[in-house]
Amino acid sequence: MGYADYMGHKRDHPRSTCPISLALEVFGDPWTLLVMRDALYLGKRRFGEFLSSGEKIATNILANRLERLVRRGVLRRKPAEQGREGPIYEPTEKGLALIPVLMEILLWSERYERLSVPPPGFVRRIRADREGLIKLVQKRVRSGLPGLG
Amino acid sequence: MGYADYMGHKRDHPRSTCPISLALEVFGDPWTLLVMRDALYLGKRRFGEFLSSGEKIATNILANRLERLVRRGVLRRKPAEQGREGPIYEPTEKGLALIPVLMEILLWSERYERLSVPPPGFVRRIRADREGLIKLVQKRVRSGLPGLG
DNA sequence: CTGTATCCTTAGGGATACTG
DNA sequence: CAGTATCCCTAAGGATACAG
Repeated sequence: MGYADYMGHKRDHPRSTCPISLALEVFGDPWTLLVMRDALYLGKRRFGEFLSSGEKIATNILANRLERLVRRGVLRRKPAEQGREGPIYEPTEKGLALIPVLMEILLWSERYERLSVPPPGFVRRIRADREGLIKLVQKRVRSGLPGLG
Repeated sequence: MGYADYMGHKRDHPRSTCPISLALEVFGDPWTLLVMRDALYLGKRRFGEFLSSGEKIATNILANRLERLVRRGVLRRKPAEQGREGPIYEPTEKGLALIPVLMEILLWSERYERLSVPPPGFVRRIRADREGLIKLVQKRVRSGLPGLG
């Protein structure tokens, strides 16, 4: 431990009840969404897999982020079983629901940030998800962008 | 100054060329997207307006984020003219393109984070944007989610 | 292989005072 | 009003060693 529940320093309660602010207290840091990228788009599930990403996250940071994501209900930790190597981390429904967020970030970055070169397997995986994503977006459009009622 | 160009510590170059990672080096912190929320959804333009948000950002942090957002082409700074009070910060096209990102974050948070209560004027402004947003999303769906070709 | 633990450094950040 | 400048402190993070 040693980390606060919320991300801004010196607080143990949310800064405000604004939904954007609340979301940032879950993933408003340089690492959390990279872990979710690995989980959602690269199919990673195990500690060592997350650790091996190109951005070279440190073990203590990774452990902290995994623990927080589990505590916040974004990932679910399944303990090791006999015959299997170790525990795995897999997205919950709340975690899967971050796919559209990552998608919009991806589109923004591809369009406006030079240097953008997705990691191996990334674009392929996203293409595979495309149909599901389009359906999800269409459904959201049909229902008039829920959540704003 | 005193802040590095990129957000993870001790680096002056991107961690990787992954679009998600690159985007996080622009807004992968607890404050930047709040500034953009204020600019895009609450119509704030001036230093004092950003300063007065419910989350109580400090002046040095705000100055740093505004400077970085300008440097990264997300905001544009227009100097004070005679007759007007002071400089204003307004979104560039790149900045406006963050609206869908914030929208997805909002939908995720409203759905999965308890406590979610948007600040005054927020929902109203988003409702006003709804038509434009739906059009934008529909267009994106029609063209098959560009950026992944 | 999956983490803890530890050491160390620094950037991030809160508070406040101050300046053009 | 729009920031700088300072002080001070802590959490975040990098590196490495080590334990079950």
